[in-house]
Amino acid sequence: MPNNQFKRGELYSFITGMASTAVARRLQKNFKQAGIEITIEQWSVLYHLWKQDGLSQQELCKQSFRDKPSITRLVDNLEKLKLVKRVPSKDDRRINLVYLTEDSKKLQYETMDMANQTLNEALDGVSSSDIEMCKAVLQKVYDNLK
Amino acid sequence: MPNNQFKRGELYSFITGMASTAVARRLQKNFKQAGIEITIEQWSVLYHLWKQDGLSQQELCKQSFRDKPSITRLVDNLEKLKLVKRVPSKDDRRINLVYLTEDSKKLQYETMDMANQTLNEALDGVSSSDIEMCKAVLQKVYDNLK
DNA sequence: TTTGAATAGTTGCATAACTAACTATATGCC
DNA sequence: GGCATATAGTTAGTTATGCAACTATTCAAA
Repeated sequence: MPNNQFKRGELYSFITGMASTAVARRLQKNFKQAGIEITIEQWSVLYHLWKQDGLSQQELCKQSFRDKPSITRLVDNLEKLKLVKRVPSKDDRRINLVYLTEDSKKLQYETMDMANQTLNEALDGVSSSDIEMCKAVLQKVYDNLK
Repeated sequence: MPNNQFKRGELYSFITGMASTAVARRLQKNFKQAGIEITIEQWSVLYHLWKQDGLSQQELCKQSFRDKPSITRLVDNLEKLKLVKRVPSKDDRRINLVYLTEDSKKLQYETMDMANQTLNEALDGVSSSDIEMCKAVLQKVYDNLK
């Protein structure tokens, strides 16, 4: 039995990612209390656009670890909310470039503050070296299954 | 700035739990390849029943970190698949006790093997002390937000 | 003993996920 | 040029999640 064998009783919470789910739920709740009517999933798409505006849907798939239909619908819903705009690429007509609107640019600082605050709350009492180690393990897990 | 402040570029993957999502997806794929037609979420409910049969829906909520409507519907679907059976409690008529069927008892060893194998694959190259530390961090995060 | 609060579970509505199958455009080889 | 293949994105169907509102049963205090 390899020394990294998981004990059965610990399987479930690892698989469901209860911790990250809890963070996402809390952040969602904080958004709602502040009157910000977007979902965490929509926010996570905006997050990548704040880093770099005008990404293609395909690039959003990669960066947000989602498949194409998921991004199609998230962008659909963000477009309905007038938070992004699809612009067909001139170089390649298959490609939609997704751009922020003025409304969504305004959302950035308020929601990023809230997200940082929520994460700090979540990580209260956890040392930064433990956080680093934890992130490294999660990345390794992700890479192992790629 | 507290020493456990998250850097912005790392927010997203933590919040979405990409690692645990990847494990769940892989296990789902393995089930499918083996001709086992249940979802990971359904499996996770069975998992708790294998540990202790005859739990109430409320107890399933707590153990699987889900809310009541989610458990109601998972049990609905498991019942359609004839993998569990609701039995009203004699002591308290509000309570449904959820019992495994012969079919789902048979699923246990095959799927647990698959789950352990998938986790070992996911954790390849990660030391057991790192796994312990990682689990401790995730538990702490969960508790911080409770 | 009755009334009000708490608990167990269900239902409806909106959003999101995965798979598979589809359209449209681009690329590359003959 | 023309056809096969790859790539970008959409659509359809099923399942799952979160929230809010609901019913039914139990419990506890006036």
